[in-house]
This record gives sequence, structure tokens and C-alpha cells, in this order.
Amino acid sequence: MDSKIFSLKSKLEVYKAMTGGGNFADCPVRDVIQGISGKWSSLLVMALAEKPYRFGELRRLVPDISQRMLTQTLYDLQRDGYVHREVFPTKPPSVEYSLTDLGRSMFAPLQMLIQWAELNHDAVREARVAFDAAQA
Amino acid sequence: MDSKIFSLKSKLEVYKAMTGGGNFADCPVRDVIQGISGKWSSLLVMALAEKPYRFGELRRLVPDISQRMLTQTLYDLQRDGYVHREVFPTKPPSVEYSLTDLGRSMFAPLQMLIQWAELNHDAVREARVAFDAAQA
DNA sequence: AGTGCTGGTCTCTTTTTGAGACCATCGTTC
DNA sequence: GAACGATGGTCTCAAAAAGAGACCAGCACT
Repeated sequence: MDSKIFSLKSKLEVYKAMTGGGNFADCPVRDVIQGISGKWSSLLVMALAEKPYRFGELRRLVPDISQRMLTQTLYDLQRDGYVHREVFPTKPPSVEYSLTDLGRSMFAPLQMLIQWAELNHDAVREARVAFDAAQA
Repeated sequence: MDSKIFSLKSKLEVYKAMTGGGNFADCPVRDVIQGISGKWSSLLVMALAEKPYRFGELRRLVPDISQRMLTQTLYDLQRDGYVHREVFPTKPPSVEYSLTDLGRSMFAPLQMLIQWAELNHDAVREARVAFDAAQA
């Protein structure tokens, strides 16, 4: 792990990085973030961070993903270089998905967000309840 | 900031946290993550981390968001407790959006991911090009 | 011959998103 | 005094994305 990702920048610097210096569209950072902010991407990266999985295993692990979205999300993750796909010539052929080095390096900061969520999901749930009560 | 979010857990622990101990559906961590993994959520949190903004300012800052999605994403962020909405009785009324304490505490780990993206967007772009070339 | 497992694709329906018109009110301008 | 712009939205309709489930080929086992 490169420790530089832990060296905090000022909010303004981060802001400029994401916006591309004042222009929110056509920004590479935003492009990368949106690539991993899909509904299933982080979940699959998380699963594969534990160990490599085969297609059917992932499907059983995440029961509420459709086969279609599993195929497509894995394809997108592979295209962006986070996931490696390997076909084994068994009968029938089996396919194993695993994180690449890039994927593992991305999982490190993602883990921070997951830990935050773990510590704060109560606060979020309470905020929702309070908000819905105030609306009614 | 609670420094505990920086104390790394094992991958397996994180995995169990997100899956709810083996069950990927009905998991509070996953619920929170999916709430902030929408297409526009992180972008708006980022903008508001710099300073509070008014509705129209956000719209001009993020030119490719529709008014409809801006309204709805801000509503969702407010409901989950990340964003505070304040109406000022000017003529016509103006509305200011700002991060709550919860929103600011969530922005800290999000920032890690943004920094990772900033450092690695070249690698991702190259992976895409290589993948597309291999497919053709 | 029938059944199951593999990792998908194809089609159809429902949900989500995007594009753009419309709205009420007030201040300013012509 | 009538037109215009700015405020922060909502409403409708079209397009895109996602979910549900049928289907497929090949081989093993019974």
C-alpha cells in the first residue's frame, strides 16, 4: 500500500481534483468514482477482497443480484482493471474472478468507507426515521 | 473525527460487517453504502464539503445534472442525515444546503477514495484502453 | 434417456433517469 | 403597467437501465 493515499489534502484541493479545477463535467476523478459507485460494484469488490470466487459462488453469495447484472458488473470491473477473469478448462468450464493489484489498492480506501458505515449506520437509520416522522 | 475509523480491520471482519455475517441481503452496512453510491451523491457531498451552496449554485456547478435529480439526490442526502436544508425568507425564497456533522464525518473516508482515484485514474484509463483493444 | 451443473445470453416488464415545459412570486426594467 | 429574469421547485413524457425468468450447449452421472 502506498501511504500517500493517507496524506490528507485540504478540502479545496480534493474539490479541485474532482471538479477538474472548476469544471465538474469531463473530470477523470469523477469518472473513476462513478465507475465504482454502482449499486453492485463495491459489494463485489468486497467479496473478491476476501478471496477469489467463481461466478456461481458470487451469485449465491449475493442472492438478490440478477445473473444479468452480475455478468455486467463483473465485466465493467474487469474492463476498468479491478478484476481478473480466468476460465478453467474443466467440464463444464468454470470461471474464477479475483482482484487485481489495482483492485486491491482500491479496496483499501473503500474499506475506510465501509468501516465508517459500520460505525454510523445507526445514526443514518435514526436520521431517516426522524426525517420521515417530521414529514408526516 | 473518531480515529477508530482508521484502525484497520482484517478483510474478513470487514466482509462479515458488510454481509451481516454471511448474509449479503438485509445488511445495514450495505444499506448505508448503497445510499451514498448513487451517481450524484458523492459529487454533491464533495461540493458541499467545500462550503454550503444554494440550489441554483449547485445546478450551475454540476452542469450535467438535471434539476429533477438534483432535487431528489439532495432530498435523499437530507433524509439520511448528511445534508441540512435551510430556507431563507427572501423574495423569492432561497434555499441553502450544507453538510451536517454526520455528512462531514462521512466525507473523511470518502476523501480517501477520491484521493485514490486522483492517483490512479491513469491506470484505470489505461486498463480500459487495453481491455477494449483486446476485445476488438 | 433424463437430470444437473457450468456460465452465460435473450426477451419482456418494471423502475429509474433525463429533457424539458410549467408554476407562483417578487424586483427590476422599459 | 407590462414584460422579463431569478428563485426552487413539480409535472409529464421519452429514453435508458435494471430485474425476472426462459433458454442454451456440453458433459457427467444415474
